[in-house]
Amino acid sequence: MNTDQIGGFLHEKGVKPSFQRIKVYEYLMNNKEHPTVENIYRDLIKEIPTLSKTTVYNSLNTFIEKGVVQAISIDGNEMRYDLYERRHGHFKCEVCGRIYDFLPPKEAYEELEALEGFLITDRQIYLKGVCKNCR
Amino acid sequence: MNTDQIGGFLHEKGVKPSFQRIKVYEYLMNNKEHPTVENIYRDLIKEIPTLSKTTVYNSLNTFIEKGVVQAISIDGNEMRYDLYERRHGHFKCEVCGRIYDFLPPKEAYEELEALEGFLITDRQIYLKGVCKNCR
DNA sequence: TTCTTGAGTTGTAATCATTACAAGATTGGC
DNA sequence: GCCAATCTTGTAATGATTACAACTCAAGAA
Repeated sequence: MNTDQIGGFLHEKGVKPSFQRIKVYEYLMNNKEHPTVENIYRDLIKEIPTLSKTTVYNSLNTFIEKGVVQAISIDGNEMRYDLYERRHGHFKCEVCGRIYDFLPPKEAYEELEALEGFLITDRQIYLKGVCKNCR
Repeated sequence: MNTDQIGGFLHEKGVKPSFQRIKVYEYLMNNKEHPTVENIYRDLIKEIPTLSKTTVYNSLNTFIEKGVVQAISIDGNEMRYDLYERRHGHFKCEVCGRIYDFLPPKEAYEELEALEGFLITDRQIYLKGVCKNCR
């Protein structure tokens, strides 16, 4: 997706595609390592010297509201962000700190659909442990 | 469980059962609504006027290390705490803010056991939405 | 019993992510 | 081109959590 396509996509999703928002979204597209606000800010400010960290927060919160981005609160520290994709879980390695995506088996998610009388809008599956590289 | 029994249990788990720790653990036994540190502190200080909030943090972190308590980071705000029980998920109502326990179907968890080459030490399933009462 | 030592507790100060707020900039519709 | 609504920006405030150092306590040795 190029800039225009991202703009179109955001527009479709009900997000006014400002320059900053497009850049933040693009950043998430190109950086799948679950960046923090700090990560996003430090990198984007090279391109957009006037960027404010508040704008990064605002953009991300707008995205989350409109369902195009998901927030990952796998530990109690900073939030991490990821493009929204249905049905994918996160694994955090307690040694290197890296967060991996994984695709939980279909059954795991389907079983979570049914919760008597509750309306479910978001599902997160978090695993912690030690990753392949760190063992 | 009475005080002595809690003490014995903690000792078994490798936690030296101080007076404060026993009280914090007992609090979690009696308050299953996923209290915050603030909740615990505000209530326990009535019984233990010298209690420090740092002690609550210290106790909880010790418990977590020894695997007798789990931390719930379902949103980006404060941590919430719960006695450790294998295989139970948490649902947060976005309207009333309450956090419910639920028992995910056995399959959901069993499927999560297998993650090629990774050592898994903790699993959390978080759902969000609107609860029965708030719909 | 008294001493000693290590662990636990306490209070304050620091840290750090996030939000609040108000002023300035920008954009889209008329 | 103009206006109102919306975005962006920077700073200040908030609030959860940790760092740290002094103090207390419990248990074992002499």
